[in-house]
Amino acid sequence: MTENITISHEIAAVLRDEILRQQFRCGERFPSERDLAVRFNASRGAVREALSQLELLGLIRILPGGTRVQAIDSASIAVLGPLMAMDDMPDPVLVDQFLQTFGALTSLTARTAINRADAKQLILLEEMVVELAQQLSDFEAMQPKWREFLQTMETVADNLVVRLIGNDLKAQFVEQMMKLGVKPEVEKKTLEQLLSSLQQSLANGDGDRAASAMQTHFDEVRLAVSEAMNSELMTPELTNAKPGNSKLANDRAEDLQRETV
Amino acid sequence: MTENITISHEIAAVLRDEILRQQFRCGERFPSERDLAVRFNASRGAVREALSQLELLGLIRILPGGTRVQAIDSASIAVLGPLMAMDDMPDPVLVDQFLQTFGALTSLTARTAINRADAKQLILLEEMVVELAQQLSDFEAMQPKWREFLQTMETVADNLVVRLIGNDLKAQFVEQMMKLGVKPEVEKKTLEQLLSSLQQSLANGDGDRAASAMQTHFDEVRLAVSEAMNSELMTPELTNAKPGNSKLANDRAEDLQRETV
DNA sequence: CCCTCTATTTGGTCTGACCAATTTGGTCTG
DNA sequence: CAGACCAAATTGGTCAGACCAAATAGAGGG
Repeated sequence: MTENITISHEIAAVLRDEILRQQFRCGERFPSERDLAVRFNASRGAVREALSQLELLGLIRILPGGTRVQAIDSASIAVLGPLMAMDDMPDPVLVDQFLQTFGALTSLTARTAINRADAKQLILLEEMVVELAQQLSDFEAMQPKWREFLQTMETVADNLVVRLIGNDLKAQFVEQMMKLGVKPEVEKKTLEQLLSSLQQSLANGDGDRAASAMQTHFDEVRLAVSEAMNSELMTPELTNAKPGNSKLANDRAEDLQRETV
Repeated sequence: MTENITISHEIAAVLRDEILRQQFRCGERFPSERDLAVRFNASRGAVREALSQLELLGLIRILPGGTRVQAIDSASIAVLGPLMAMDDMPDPVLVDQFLQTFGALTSLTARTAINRADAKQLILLEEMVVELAQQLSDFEAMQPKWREFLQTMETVADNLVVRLIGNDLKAQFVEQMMKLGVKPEVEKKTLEQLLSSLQQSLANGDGDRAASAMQTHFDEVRLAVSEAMNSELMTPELTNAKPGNSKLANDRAEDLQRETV
């Protein structure tokens, strides 16, 4: 949010989406800067800024003689958000993959956090878990606490790599899901299990156990989200319910990725 | 590689490093485009392209009235490579975090791959493991096979999110480590264990087991790399053996990240 | 049909200019 | 002296037009 709407950003967004929609074949020539400038009724400078961004996203490759389109597989994570936000209903496959990944990283965070935490931090975390357990029934109220807990764990684990990945992932995904109002219904029993496991892990300083509990929990969430998306999502416009797009994750086995020019 | 050396890229690289080296405090004003143009003896256009990239990296925030520096924590993963490549010896802490993360993702990949693989793919994977086991003693020769194996698993697992993250991570890290010639000495016994676990997992279609084996293995690798870096790395220039820089991952708890302007 | 050599295209960069929004600094007022 | 206020300087956003070097495409010759 607070996005600074700029011509170059707009151009970048449009072109990005076109590429993500596979309107260009990988390796194909991209329109020249001058052409794009005409098309968008903008100056070449603006276009160049846009292309500069697309290049950083790994979507195109700018080189003298002509710009070329790259395979989506070789793009940066930053394209995930747009990829999911493109259609009004994000690809369920992608969402699931997302949750899997997020789960794995959260699991790692939990493990590291518990293994690294000092006595004080352990107590703090434990308190948070207890607090969470008390609000088990109130999903809405629990949400922020849960996030806070995750964030605290992140801080304790203090893994910059995970945090950076988390930034991109969260920024692009969580927001998207929120906007769609997807509320996965996780069974209370499952949550109870998670919290109790966490509590014990914290008590024993058993990071591995916490990791595995977190893992299990995320698998449940994945299931719940999947169901929520399948049912609840027969919302207003289901006009363009393209079943495809999932193929984004499939085809295009190997490409001319490392063609040294 | 095959990088298209451009003024704007150079400028971006220089400024990026300066920001990563904390030469600007978070939130602080960034030099104006015109000033930068003078400093780099370049045109404003070139500078703008550079800034455009830095913005996408999440390092700065361009808005009318002035550009401001952002907290590293809120940057994109793409800064990890530069962050590690800055000093001639990458921060061991960062390397470890990197391996942890990579391990978690690889672990996930293994799990998914085995759970999703069809009969044919299972056989293929198993063959690869067997082949690997036969070359246990030849580290050099094994390396490419190992990579191939991982890549095949990635393909089978078919998780776009992981793949994209992997792109960034590999591109920025593996290369860096290679260049440094860090060769972790993992005990053969450990490798044997991993391979045998993998083999059985493949036979039983037990993804969880494979995941856990992979996890264990990466923990070993982390240890080995850590040792390798501590000893072997008393190479030529140890002039600037700044023990700091690790602090990058520590300080700066919370910042003015969500200041809505 | 292949190779070679131009003419064109394309990216890379610069200069200089104008607008609108923000910042800044000083002035005026209570 | 504090605070509101206004104007000038600064800063980003964008455009137009121009030149260079490298790469491409196409015509022509072998």
